[in-house]
Amino acid sequence: MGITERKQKARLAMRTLILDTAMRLFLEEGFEKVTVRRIAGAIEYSPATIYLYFRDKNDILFALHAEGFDRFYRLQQTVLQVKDPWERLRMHARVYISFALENREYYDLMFIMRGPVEKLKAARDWSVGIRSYDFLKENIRDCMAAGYLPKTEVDVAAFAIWSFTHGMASLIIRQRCAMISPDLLSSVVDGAIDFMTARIEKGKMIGKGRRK
Amino acid sequence: MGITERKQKARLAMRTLILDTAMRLFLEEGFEKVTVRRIAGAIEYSPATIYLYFRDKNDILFALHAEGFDRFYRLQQTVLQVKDPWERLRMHARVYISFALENREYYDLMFIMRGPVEKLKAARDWSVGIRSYDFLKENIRDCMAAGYLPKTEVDVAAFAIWSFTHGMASLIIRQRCAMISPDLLSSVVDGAIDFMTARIEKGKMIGKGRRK
DNA sequence: TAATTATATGAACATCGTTTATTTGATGAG
DNA sequence: CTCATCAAATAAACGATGTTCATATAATTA
Repeated sequence: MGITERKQKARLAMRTLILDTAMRLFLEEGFEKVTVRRIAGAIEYSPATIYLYFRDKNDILFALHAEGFDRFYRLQQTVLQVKDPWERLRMHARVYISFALENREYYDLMFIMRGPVEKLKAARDWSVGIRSYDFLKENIRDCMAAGYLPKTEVDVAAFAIWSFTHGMASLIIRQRCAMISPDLLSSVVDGAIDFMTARIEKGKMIGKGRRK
Repeated sequence: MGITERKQKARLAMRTLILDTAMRLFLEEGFEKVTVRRIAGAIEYSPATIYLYFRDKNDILFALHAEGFDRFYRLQQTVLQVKDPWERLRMHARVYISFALENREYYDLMFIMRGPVEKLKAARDWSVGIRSYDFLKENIRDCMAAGYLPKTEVDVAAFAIWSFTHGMASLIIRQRCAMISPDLLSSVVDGAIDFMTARIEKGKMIGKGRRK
């Protein structure tokens, strides 16, 4: 059936056109510019048309949310270049923070905003997120195997480490760091990562010369 | 001047009436019920009246924000009962999390929401928040003095620890913990606190019997 | 060519935060 | 006591928002 196939293609093209436009508004003009009417205006369609392709606005936000996780995952994979598990975990934290700070709108959408997530029940909708989380857990397992971390429950350690990095990112993005002077902020963040990783590392006082 | 004094009192009474009502809507019916019109309706005034007492909606949110910090600070002080600095710091983390999870709307307002904070520049508007932060720093200093933590920069350590607890709280409140089964969540949180504090503690492998 | 179906839209609805012109009610002066 | 003055309260409106629905247009099928 060539005809229904073409229609499906057109339908999908329209969906991605809407998404790309929404994304562009998001990145270029920031948060509040993403309104159904503005998206429609940018592609020169009526606002009502949007609703032929997305159930509601959160449906659009969720699609961007998924796209964000995809970008995040790809960036995250670059830490695989680092062979030593411990250094890789440290790199992991730094990459996480820099993604968050250089893609604030995305990060907000993915990890902070209420909208995209609230009408979503199925676990499979989280698959892109869980993939990244599993990657972190794998890294932690490697650290445990190599003796950098004690062999505790991986889920607990992963949640703890994730919470730490997410905490920094979200405090900065949502501007709760007034007590830290802006020009010191990035060095405090680096310092915090160093502090945490140095503190977390297993049995560093014993010193069998494990580190290079 | 008895007359202007009475007027000032009436004015303040109206302000607190509005705030209390906004607060009640917040706590009883959750987030989205706090609208200027609904607040006005609840106290049986016109919406326009609200604007005689608050510049805009964020002005109201900010007042609640401040009230939240006050509650938070008072709860936080209870950790002073714990004499040992290290145990006090651990208690600090647990108290932080339980405040966040038992007062989600408040916590959201204080540490996550964009609204209350965005039109606020003056440092003194943060004073209630900074007071709590200073309290944490004091605790960390005590831990360093007692040898539980290395003597690094207090600001860095405080930011790191705060980020960790805030990270957990905000991930849970904004529902980003789909990968952790809900009935395990609280034990994972406890586990994460244990993991972090156990890992963070200075020189625990040397064991000079410092701990009781 | 006529009937059917998918696509697009204009206009409307309800709601939001906010502003302005107007009315109400209390206070002070003559 | 009456009238002018001033602050408090409001009704009505403005410009937004997300969303829906009846209608019109274009494409496909019979």
